[in-house]
Amino acid sequence: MSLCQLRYFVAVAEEGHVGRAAQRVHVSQPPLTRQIRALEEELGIPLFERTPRGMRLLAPGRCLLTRARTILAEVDAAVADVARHRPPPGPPG
Amino acid sequence: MSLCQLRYFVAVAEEGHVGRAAQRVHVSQPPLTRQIRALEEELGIPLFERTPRGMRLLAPGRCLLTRARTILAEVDAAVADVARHRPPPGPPG
DNA sequence: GTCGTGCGATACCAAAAAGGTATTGGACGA
DNA sequence: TCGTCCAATACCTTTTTGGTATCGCACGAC
Repeated sequence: MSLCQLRYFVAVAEEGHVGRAAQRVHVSQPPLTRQIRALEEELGIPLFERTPRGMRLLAPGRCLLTRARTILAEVDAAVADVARHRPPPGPPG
Repeated sequence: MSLCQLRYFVAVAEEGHVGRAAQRVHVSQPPLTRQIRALEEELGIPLFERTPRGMRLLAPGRCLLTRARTILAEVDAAVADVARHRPPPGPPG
C-alpha cells in the first residue's frame, strides 16, 4: 500500500466515480482503476461495489476511508512540521 | 514522500547506520542512501548529519521520526482494521 | 606518513512499477 | 436496437526503484 493509492482511494470514494476522481487527482482513468484494484487485492477484500452508475463504498471501504483521511492528514502535518525547521527563502530578488 | 521512504527513514534513524538499516529493511545500501537523500531533497532540509561513524539525526529528523512512527502505526492499524471485515480463510485442509 | 578499515556516496545497468491511449464489455434509456 | 455512460482491459512508453561494483573520505594502527 502506498500513500498514492490512499489518495486515489479517497478521491474515488468521495466522487463515487472513477472518471471524476481521475480528473481530481490528475491521472487518467485506467491507472486509477488499476490502483484501486491493486489495493483491494492487497487487502484481500473489495472496497467498492461496481454499479452501472459508478462506484459505491462497501463497509470495508468506509472503514478504510476514515483511516486514510487520518493518515493523509498526518502526512501533511509531518511535512509542515518539518518545514518549520527550514530556513526562510530570504527576501525576494 | 512514500510510506516506503518513511520506513527506510525510521530504520536509518534507529540504527544510526545505513548499512545496518539496509539489512533491516532487506534492501542494499545504495538504494537506501538514495531514498534518504531524495526525502531530504523533497523536504528541502537535511535530516541527518553524516559522520565518519554513521548517520546522526538532526533536529528536523527527530521531528520527522516521531511523526513517521505514528503514520506507520496508523497504516498498520488501518490494514488490520480492514482485514477484520475479511471472511476467515476457513478450516485448514 | 602510509596503509588498512569502515563509512556513506556515486556510476551504471537491470527490473519493476506507474502512467497514457485506444479499445472492450455491460447496463441502461430512447 | 442503437447510443450513451460507466469501469475494465490490452498494449506500449516512461519513470522509478533496486542491485553490483566502485569511489572518496576520515580515522587508527603501525
